Formats: sequence, structure tokens, C-alpha cells
Amino acid sequence: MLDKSHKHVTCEKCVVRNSGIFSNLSNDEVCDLDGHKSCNYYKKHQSLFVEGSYPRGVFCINQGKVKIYALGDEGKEQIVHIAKEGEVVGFRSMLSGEPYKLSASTLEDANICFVSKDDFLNMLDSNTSMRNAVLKELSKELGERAIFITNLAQKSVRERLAYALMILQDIYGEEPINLTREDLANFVGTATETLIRLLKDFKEEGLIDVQTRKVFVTDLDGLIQLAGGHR
Amino acid sequence: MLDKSHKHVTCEKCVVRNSGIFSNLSNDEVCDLDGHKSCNYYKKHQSLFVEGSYPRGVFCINQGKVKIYALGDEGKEQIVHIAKEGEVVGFRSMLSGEPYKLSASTLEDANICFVSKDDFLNMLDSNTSMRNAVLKELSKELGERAIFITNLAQKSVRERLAYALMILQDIYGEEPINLTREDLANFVGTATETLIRLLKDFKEEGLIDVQTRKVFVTDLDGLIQLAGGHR
DNA sequence: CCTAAAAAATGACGTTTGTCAGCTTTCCGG
DNA sequence: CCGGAAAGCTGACAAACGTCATTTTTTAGG
Repeated sequence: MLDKSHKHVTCEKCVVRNSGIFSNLSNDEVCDLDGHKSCNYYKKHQSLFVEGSYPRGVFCINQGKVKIYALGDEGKEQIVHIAKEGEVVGFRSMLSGEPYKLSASTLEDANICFVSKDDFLNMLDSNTSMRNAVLKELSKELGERAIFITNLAQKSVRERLAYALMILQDIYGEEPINLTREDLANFVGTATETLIRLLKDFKEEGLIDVQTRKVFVTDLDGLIQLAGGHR
Repeated sequence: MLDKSHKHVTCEKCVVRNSGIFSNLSNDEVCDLDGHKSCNYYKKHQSLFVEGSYPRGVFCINQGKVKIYALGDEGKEQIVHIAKEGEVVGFRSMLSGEPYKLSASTLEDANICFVSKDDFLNMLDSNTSMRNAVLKELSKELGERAIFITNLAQKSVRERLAYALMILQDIYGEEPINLTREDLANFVGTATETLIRLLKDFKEEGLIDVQTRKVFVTDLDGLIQLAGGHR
């Protein structure tokens, strides 16, 4: 559980500084950022932003996981990315000047800071290495999405589940993967029932271990192989 | 047919200047660019770059169409984008510092210029509006890919074909869509046979007209509706 | 600790879509 | 203009998935 009293997070000590687009700030810049940001405690299933609305700033995840998803025509979510502590989300639409193409909401209780559009863009303007980090991040994500597309188009659900579990294993690290079956299905791109059946198969094949909602990867190599080689 | 004698294209008059990342250059900068670029005539089915190799520069399409695709595990192409005259391709991997995640090759005879990595990055460094254009372009594409992913995961092949034809109609403009059935299938994300059958259906339903390889959209509204609303 | 609501699981069934094999048409270089 | 190769087309068949209906388990709030 998260310590709810720990409401104000200082940027100086935040995990966001360890990687990604805020990792190259000078001490002064971090100090400045710290003064401008606001810090919020989110409960599970709270929304950060919604498809169609206009961005007013970016979100820095200090603690907790966030799903980024699109809504299909029949209201079904397609999860495109699961962001973890240390990631900054919501800056893409801000840069393109378009309304959000995706929605974001918390998967668990979370501490998330907010930096306004103006502050963010000012930093971007004045800080070369941050700009490069943003360029790099965007390009990298484009590459990842291309792979996502190819997997969806060419692999079976079984293979895609193996691939998804690989990625989730990476995101969750030491902790077990903790998503509803529905969210997992919406990440893999399949029906919830199909996903449940496959999870059972994987368990029987010794690839994973399941404790109610929690999924433990027990044979990562097996999953990698099933997913069709590395990547 | 393309005029093969017209080998050297001046940046000043090139369609690339009308939109996208090179549209905000000053006259001096265009002149500079013109001096640094090299200009090449490509035949149909020539490769611009290949997945896995390292970028050495960017490609400006002056004339002709180019497919951008990933190779799946069994060698099947997944076409992610079809670039037309006026677009600059291949700068994403350059910015991320990774090897190409995608390959590109011409769909028809083409005039394509090349700008080296150094020259491109220098311009990016010194030109704010170009930098912003690149940021914007990358963000926009990320949004498009999210929609692509959602369509693949949630729509039927029929709906996806309608959607693909909408997009291709936009790319080909007044001209008929001119792709092999295989390329079209690899764009929609389906088997060639399935695509052929659906094209026949669409023709019988009066949505399109087919003359051997060429596809004419005759009922765009119908396609839009079939694809599941606008977007 | 209890209970209603949400999530997970299972079975039956139908349909869409991919695969394979064979055939026809179109394209293109000599 | 001819011939081989590539592209396009068709049919039969099977498997992978999605859908619907129902039951069981888990979760979370009072």
C-alpha cells in the first residue's frame, strides 16, 4: 500500500529523474520544476486524461502504474502501454497540438505530479538535452508501436499473450503481474474468455504461476520462445 | 512515367517544402540544404533502408510512393505506412539512436533525395521551427499508430479494409490506388486470399471499382461508414 | 464477518479467417 | 509479339477465436 500522508514528493528525490525525459536536468532546473509542479494522490481507477480533451500539462508518475488506452468503436479499451513509476505521460498530444488520442487511468493507488503545459514547453525550449531526450523517447515509442502492430497482424493470440507477459514482467519487475483479466485481454487484443483459457494453458504448461489475480512468470525463456524469438 | 532525365531536383521547388518538417526553412537554409543533399532516381521495388541496419541520413521523397514495413517472424511484411511525394522518411531511428525497426522500399519509380545524418542533425539543432515540426510529426504519428493498433485488435478484416481504402484514397488523391493485392493485404493485416475475396465483395456492393490492379473508390461515404465512423 | 457486486471461469456453439492446392490472367523483358 | 514468371483468383477445408449464457469465486465496503 501507498503511504497516503506522503503527499508532497520532491522532484530531487523522485524516480522520474533516473531515466527518460527529465533525467538530464541540472540541479537548478530540478529546483525550478519542483516549485512549479503540483503533486497528487490518485486512487485506483482514477482518470488522468481522456481521449478527445485537450492537454493542459504532463503527468510524472512517482509511484503506481497507469494504463494508456484507446477506446474502440464499441467502447472496448485497447491498452497501448502500461506506464510505471518514473515515466512521464501525456506529452505527445501536447506536442502535436491535437486533442488526446488516448486515455490514461491508474491501475492502482498512485502518486502522480502534474506540470503545466507552459512550464513544460518552456523547459523544452531552454533545455537542449531534454529536447533530445523527448525526441529520442518519441522515436523509440514509434518503433515499439510498429512491433505491436506487426504482432497484432501476424501472431496468434497465444503468441501475443506470451509477448505481452514478457513485457509486463519487465514492467512489474520483482512484483507479480497484477491486472484484471479484462485489462490483460485488452492489452493482448483478444476477448476476456479467450485470455482466461490461455492463461490456464500457460499455467498447465509451467510457463506461469497464478494466484487469483496475480500472475508470476516462472519460465521466461519459454515465453520468449513462444512469442517468437527475442525482440 | 517519371522523367528519368530530370535527375537533379532543386530543393527550392520541391514538394517537400510544402508540408512537414522541411516546410519552415528560410531561403538561406533551403539553399544550404540544396548544396548538401544528393538526388537519386529509384526504380520500382528498390530498397531505401532495411530493418536492423543503422541510419546514415534521411530520405526526401520528391516523386513516387514508398512503403514502410516491418518484417514478421515468418518474413511476411506488415506495411505500417505508405509515404508519398513531399514526405521525409527514415529520421525516427536516427533520432532514437537505434537501428532501423522498419524497412522502406519504393512502390513505383521515384525521385528521392538524401540528406546525411550530420547535415540533418545540424539543421535540427540550429532551427527551432524545424525542431518543433519534427516533434509535432512524431507525436502525430504516434497517435495514428495507436488508432492502427486499436483497429487491428478490434475490427474485422472487412472493416479494416474499408479503413485502409479511406487512407489510401487520401494518399493517392486523384489517381487510382495502385498496389499489388499482397501489399494491400499486408497493409490491412490479412491473408492475400481473404483480401481478394473482400475486394470482390466491395466491388459487388458498389463501394469500389476495380480495373485489374487499380482500385477506384466510388463510394467514400459508404467506406467511411463501414470502417466505423470517421476518425 | 457478511453480503452484494465485480471478476473469473467454464461450456457450447457459430463464424470469421487462414491455409493449401490448383488454375487463370496479366505483366514484362527479350 | 511471345513465353515464362509473377500476380490474381477460386474452392474446399480446418482451426482459431469470439460470443452468449451460466456458474463459481473473489473483492471490498458497511
